[in-house]
Amino acid sequence: MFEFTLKAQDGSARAGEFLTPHGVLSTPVFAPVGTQATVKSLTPSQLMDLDAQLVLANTYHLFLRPGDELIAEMGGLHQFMQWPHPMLTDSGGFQVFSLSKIRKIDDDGVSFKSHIDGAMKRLEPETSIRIQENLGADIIMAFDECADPTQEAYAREAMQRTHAWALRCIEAKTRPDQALFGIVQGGIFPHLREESAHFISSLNLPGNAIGGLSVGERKSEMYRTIELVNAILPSDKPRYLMGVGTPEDLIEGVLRGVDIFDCVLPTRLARHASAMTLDGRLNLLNAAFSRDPQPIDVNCSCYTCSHFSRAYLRHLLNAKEMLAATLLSIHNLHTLLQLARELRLAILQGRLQQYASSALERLAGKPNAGRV
RNA sequence: GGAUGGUUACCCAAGUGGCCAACGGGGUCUGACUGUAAAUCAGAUGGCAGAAGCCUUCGGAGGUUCGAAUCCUUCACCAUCCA
Repeated sequence: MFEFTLKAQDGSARAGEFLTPHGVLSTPVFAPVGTQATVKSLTPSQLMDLDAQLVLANTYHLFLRPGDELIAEMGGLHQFMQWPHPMLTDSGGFQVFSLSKIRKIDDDGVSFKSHIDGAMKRLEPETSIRIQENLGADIIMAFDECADPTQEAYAREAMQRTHAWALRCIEAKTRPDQALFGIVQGGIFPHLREESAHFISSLNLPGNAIGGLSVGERKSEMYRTIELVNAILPSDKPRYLMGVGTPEDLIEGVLRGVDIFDCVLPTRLARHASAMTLDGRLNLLNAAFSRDPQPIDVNCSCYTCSHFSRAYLRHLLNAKEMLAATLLSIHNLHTLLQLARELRLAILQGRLQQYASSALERLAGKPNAGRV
């Protein structure tokens, strides 16, 4: 169980296979995010049509509602949401960052004021593991503290707590059919990241993650940090870059040895009218598309692009029809899933540098390009 | 034919002498979004500049006033009621 096999390497990049109780992950892999036990606007069958391999769900949100015990009673997360393939649960560590206004941290854990009803809720390493065991994902995450990456004193403190909590997570874990991944923190500070990468590596967990990135730091700092951390993390274990999500970041991450990614970006952008392409983003609400008969991307083979015009999608968005979110989510996820597959193929065929540099060149200077 | 109420920017609508280029919605336009408090959020929306500023507006015309979307006269149109 949880065997990681490297099939090929190209520079620092790797193509691998990670065996889990619910199937094999072919890496590099991108995981759509389904925070509340659903990838917003999509059915599991639509996700399967997209060949999504891994879906992420969230400890904090499911703990609050409907409750991890209820999900356990209903047969676990896979059964509950009818996703038969591998799943990963985040520990709630990201909510320490994203809900920073309504929480209080101490060395033992974090107290949250529920964003749903205001009730005080407590998350500690042991609680997070207990909840994740009730949920039953294949990969579970250590409870960490995701901090503002640019303040050194705080980054150090958060890193130290993350390390202490990782040990407690290991201690608390009981289920053998779940792989616990540790999380490297340390902000944008090389010495902290090095220290953290060494510590997390020493725990000898079945996989390791890089957290605390793409939360406001510069791109160059993020790439440098990935590089530095991956030079230390063991190469025979999967490396998971948490919360990363643009096409260029996927490419840059893979080039630096990342195997697993997840991000809300494709599905969130979809609901906000943005289409992701390998030539930049399109805001489909722009008036310029009102009579545009073309698909989002003529080179895209997704269901949305093979059936619908930009004009139709713009109409759906404009009319606030639910189908807009679905069709754009299908397209955006397809873009990232397909990119991950192409990166894997390029690694297997030993032509990653060439593939990556031409793709990055296409994207250069237009991370959010409005028009194509 | 008479009475009353009404006519404000793309639409609805507030404003009843100076703080009004004019509240607030809607619509429209533009932007943002990276381990989801996000089908969300932000800005713009008379014209020209687009910092300051200048010009043209509140059904039409005329008037009162230092000053009018706001007061008066008149015309047009709309609504309701009475003949």
